Amino acid sequence: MPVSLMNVAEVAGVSIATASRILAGVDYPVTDKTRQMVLKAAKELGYRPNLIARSLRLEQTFTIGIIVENILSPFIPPIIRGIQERLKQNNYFSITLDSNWDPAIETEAIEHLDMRQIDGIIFVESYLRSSEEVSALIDRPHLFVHRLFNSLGDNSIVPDDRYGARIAVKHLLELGHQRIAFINGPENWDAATNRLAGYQEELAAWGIALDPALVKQGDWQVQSGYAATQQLLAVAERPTAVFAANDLMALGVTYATQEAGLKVPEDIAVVGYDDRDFAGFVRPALTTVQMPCEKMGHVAAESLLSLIRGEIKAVEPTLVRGKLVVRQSCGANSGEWKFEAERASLTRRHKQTKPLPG
Amino acid sequence: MPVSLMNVAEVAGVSIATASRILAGVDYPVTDKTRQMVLKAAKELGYRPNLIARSLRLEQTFTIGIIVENILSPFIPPIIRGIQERLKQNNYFSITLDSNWDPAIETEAIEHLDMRQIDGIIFVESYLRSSEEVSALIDRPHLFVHRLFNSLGDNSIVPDDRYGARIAVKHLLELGHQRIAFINGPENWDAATNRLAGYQEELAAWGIALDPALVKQGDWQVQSGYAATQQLLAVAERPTAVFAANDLMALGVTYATQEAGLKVPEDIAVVGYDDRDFAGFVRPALTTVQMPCEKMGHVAAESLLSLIRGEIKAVEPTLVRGKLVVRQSCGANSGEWKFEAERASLTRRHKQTKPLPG
DNA sequence: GTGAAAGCGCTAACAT
DNA sequence: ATGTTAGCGCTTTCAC
Repeated sequence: MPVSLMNVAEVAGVSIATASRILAGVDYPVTDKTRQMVLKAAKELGYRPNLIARSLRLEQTFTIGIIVENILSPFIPPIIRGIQERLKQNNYFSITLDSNWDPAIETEAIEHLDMRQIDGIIFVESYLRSSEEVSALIDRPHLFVHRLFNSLGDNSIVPDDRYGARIAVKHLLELGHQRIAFINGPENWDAATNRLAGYQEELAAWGIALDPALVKQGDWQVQSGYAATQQLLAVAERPTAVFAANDLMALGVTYATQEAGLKVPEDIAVVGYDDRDFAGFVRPALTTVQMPCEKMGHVAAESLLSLIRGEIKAVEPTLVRGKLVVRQSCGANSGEWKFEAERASLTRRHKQTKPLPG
Repeated sequence: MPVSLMNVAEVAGVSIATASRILAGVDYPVTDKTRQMVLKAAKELGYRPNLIARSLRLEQTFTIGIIVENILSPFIPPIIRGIQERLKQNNYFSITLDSNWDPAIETEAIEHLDMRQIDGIIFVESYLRSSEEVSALIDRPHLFVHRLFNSLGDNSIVPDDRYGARIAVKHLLELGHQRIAFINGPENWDAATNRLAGYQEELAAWGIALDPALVKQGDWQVQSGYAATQQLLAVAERPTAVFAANDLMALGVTYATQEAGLKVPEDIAVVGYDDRDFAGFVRPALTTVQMPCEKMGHVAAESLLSLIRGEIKAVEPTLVRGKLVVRQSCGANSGEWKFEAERASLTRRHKQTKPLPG
């Protein structure tokens, strides 16, 4: 029933070798007449090459594996998309497996991908103990995209959190704020360490002494930003701005501020981190630093392809920067605010209209 | 370099056939001694079967394709996860392609998956014109998960939006509301049609006449819920509750209400639809109807597997129900409110601690 | 109970 | 310029 190369060759009246040479798109001298016949036969028969057979023969699948920490994490889909965009440009494909933050599942995923003969792997946060442990499990090109535990090792792509924190703080300083509080994530996370460093550096660059009373630690969740802010508002000389190490805690800052009868951004300016999807449609809309997910995906895919092609031996540690997205909560925008439309929304695509389903 | 079945057979001192029979897990009479030798050899050599070769031979890949409308759409990852959970239980895997709402890309995706010899396809919203058009492109088992254009055809899994709207309205009625407004999505979307029907049915069931002045149409975005609410607040006998056909518009309802100097839920109760991730951490936290993404994924995967195994000829149209999630905006909960932690957050997994990266 | 060998569909080295 | 054929790694029929 399925059409094979042999069928095409028969119909075209040539050998399967000739048919293959023409249809596989390899540059090989063929008469124009033969080419036409083969192409015609293939088209008529609706020939679709069997990629499984091709892969077995070529010992190359043009497919990479992506192991993600958890597909429900909001950062994962844009990273996947970034990866796939670049893969597509290079006629590569991906198969995504979910480790669910579990090293045992991650190990199984690696083994499965290896059995599938994938050409390489991108880990979007690995929960194995070290890159050596990973190398022991898989003898194919691979690299890491680290968002939270982003110590800058070899073969790793990480966000430039230090830079991100600096531009956030810089923005507040430029708006005239002098007492800028910082609510960080748990200290053993690299992302928290780096964001704190950026905060400190930027203050120092402006000659502003760091007031330890203005630095609090949360757990990345709304509630912790809320609680930290209640403490900050009780500080003798109250901060006029709060930089939260993620958008969730920034929401908490807003709620605590409002509950205290103060206004955001008039009394307290707020800047978050991540640029989560809701940042554009909460009120006040959140000024925040982008987590450059798609960009990291681009870099990861390009680097892995270079690795696969043998153009490079290892990927140099790469820092990827996100921009500051200025909305309402920092006070830089005044006047009426139009809420943003959802990023990935069909209603934004005016070209497309879904016809009646059949 | 890579270990093949031949290597294992050699080391074990048996034929390839015997090694295969033992390692492929087929039930076949073998001496226990031989079995041990083969198993030992495989383990020592670190044998990993080549799934490409196996697939070619078996003409089955134990892999299905998932074509999603857009991986950045917030509903897609949980559907994928639901699908993958069930696949995993059956030793099946998936490869996900993104059509980006484009029928041309979707067609390419189908062709690619066919060439990969996948065993079936799940379409998570198809943008091709009809299921006949899809059938003409692919001769393998397939079915559809429709969220928005969810007319209930054969081989389709859709959310029960009529039911969802009914339980939302019922909840408000039980709280004593009589004038319940409804802000719907654009009328040509099946989801909007069904939610409107549910709204009407539930009101009718309670003997409450439908007041056309209380039914508005938005475009699913925050801004439209905001604008619609401004109109609703100007209605002579103002509604005491608003049911918005999605969470985004429900946010808009809240903003317009607050801007008019009224409070949610005290003056206006609000219920949304979808249970988006932010529903638990906006303030007031949104009472809303779940879009049963994971459940739809489960049903889709199970159904496709039945189709593949030939246990059924076609999937009966299936409606999947979501529950009402009661939070703050409807007024049913009073007192202090703890913000929810993010659903997919590593910080919630206390068992897991990431050791120092290597 | 075990082995030899065919063959899945394809590409490429080697003829011609 | 085209054809013949080996072989990628595996499963399974058929023989013993």
